[in-house]
Amino acid sequence: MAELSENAVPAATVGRLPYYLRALRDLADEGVPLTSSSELAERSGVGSAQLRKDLSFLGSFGTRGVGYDVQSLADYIKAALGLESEHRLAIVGIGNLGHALANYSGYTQRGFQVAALLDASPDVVGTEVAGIRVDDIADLTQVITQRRVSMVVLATPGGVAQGVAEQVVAAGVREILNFAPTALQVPDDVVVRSVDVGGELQILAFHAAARAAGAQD
Amino acid sequence: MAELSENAVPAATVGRLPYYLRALRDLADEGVPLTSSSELAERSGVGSAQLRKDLSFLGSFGTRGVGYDVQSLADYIKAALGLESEHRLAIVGIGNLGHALANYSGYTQRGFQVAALLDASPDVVGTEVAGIRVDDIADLTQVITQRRVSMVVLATPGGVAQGVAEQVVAAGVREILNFAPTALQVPDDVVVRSVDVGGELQILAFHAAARAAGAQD
DNA sequence: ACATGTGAATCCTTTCACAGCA
DNA sequence: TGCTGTGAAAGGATTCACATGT
Repeated sequence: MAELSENAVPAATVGRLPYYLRALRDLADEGVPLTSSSELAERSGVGSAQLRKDLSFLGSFGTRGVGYDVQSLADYIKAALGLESEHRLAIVGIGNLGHALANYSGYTQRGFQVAALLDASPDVVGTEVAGIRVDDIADLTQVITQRRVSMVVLATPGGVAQGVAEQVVAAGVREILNFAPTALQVPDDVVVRSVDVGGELQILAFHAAARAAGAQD
Repeated sequence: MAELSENAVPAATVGRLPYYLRALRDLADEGVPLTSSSELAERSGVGSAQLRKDLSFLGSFGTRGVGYDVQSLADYIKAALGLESEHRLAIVGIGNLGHALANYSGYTQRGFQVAALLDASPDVVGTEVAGIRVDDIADLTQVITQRRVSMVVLATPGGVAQGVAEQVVAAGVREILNFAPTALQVPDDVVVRSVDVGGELQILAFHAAARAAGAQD
């Protein structure tokens, strides 16, 4: 691994870039050509100093006294996120959630392409979901290789998630989005992002309880 | 505000408590009565020092030289998260994702109860999803009040999310789980957690691009 | 005059390392 | 001996405040 100037972007900043991109897209849709750190920050739900600091890690895109060009800033952020090249993904586990994710329309317009759907159940394999045939998970390695899948969305039951993840990694995938309620054990060079609906609700419950305890006083 | 011993729990710690709880449930299912900070940390995907530090904000539950009792630690964490009392939630927006969330089985076993489903489309209102009748979003305030809903899951299209959030807040809800790709503007005392699938994929794309840039060197 | 870009200060989080106790 | 619980140190992230450039 070589040290790169681009690699100096902090993780917390990377996590916010999608918000900025979304806000910029909205502004573009509204026909706004120019924006400011405070307007963009407001729409992204962060502070303006934070936004400027975040952008400073990518470079210097604004004009002092004026602001940012909406379109060109969006292009810079897209480039920083690696959204120039197409990313081909497979969804594994076509249950309720897998269905919903397959039908999610936000992929293609943003450089993501659903290249494969995989499931273990004979009832589902062979059917079409969102215009794509569901393949048997037994053929996982082959499908991933042949269709040049580089990212996998895991929507399987928790019990089998670790095993599937191992196959997926063995097939060469290095980016996984995990919806299963399991802490996946993967090699260091594999990036896993987990979305846990149950966990999010529990965090909200904590705040509800804290509020109740405070109000009692 | 009175005794803040509970309120001193850092946000980062709260965010990890659900992982610990999940790992403890797994251990209990396997019939393991006793565990250690390193075993529990391993299963939760964190470091053992971090786990011990996190638990120290809640109290002191282990036995030095021995470890933690699986069942009683789980009970303590549940209590800290406010999972003793039932939380009644409404899902707003019964599209692909709303369907999937309504059918998600992880709620009831964890103290959450789906008390209402709401949608705007005449095609959906009146149908049954997951055994619950879908009500008209026009009746939102009434439904929330009558069914004592305290949390809302927003699964609407982005365009209407802000408007719905405002109604939901006006109806007295203070905890929102937002799946719409929008930064909701809400009063300070309302807690919003956002899940953004598109954003997660973009973060993965960033790592893929960083890897590609590094390998080239 | 005005908004960006950025060092410096502050705050929060993680990690370390060991004292304390079964 | 072995593992917890916790001060202290280290490392990140956020916020401040202003110099900088248009």
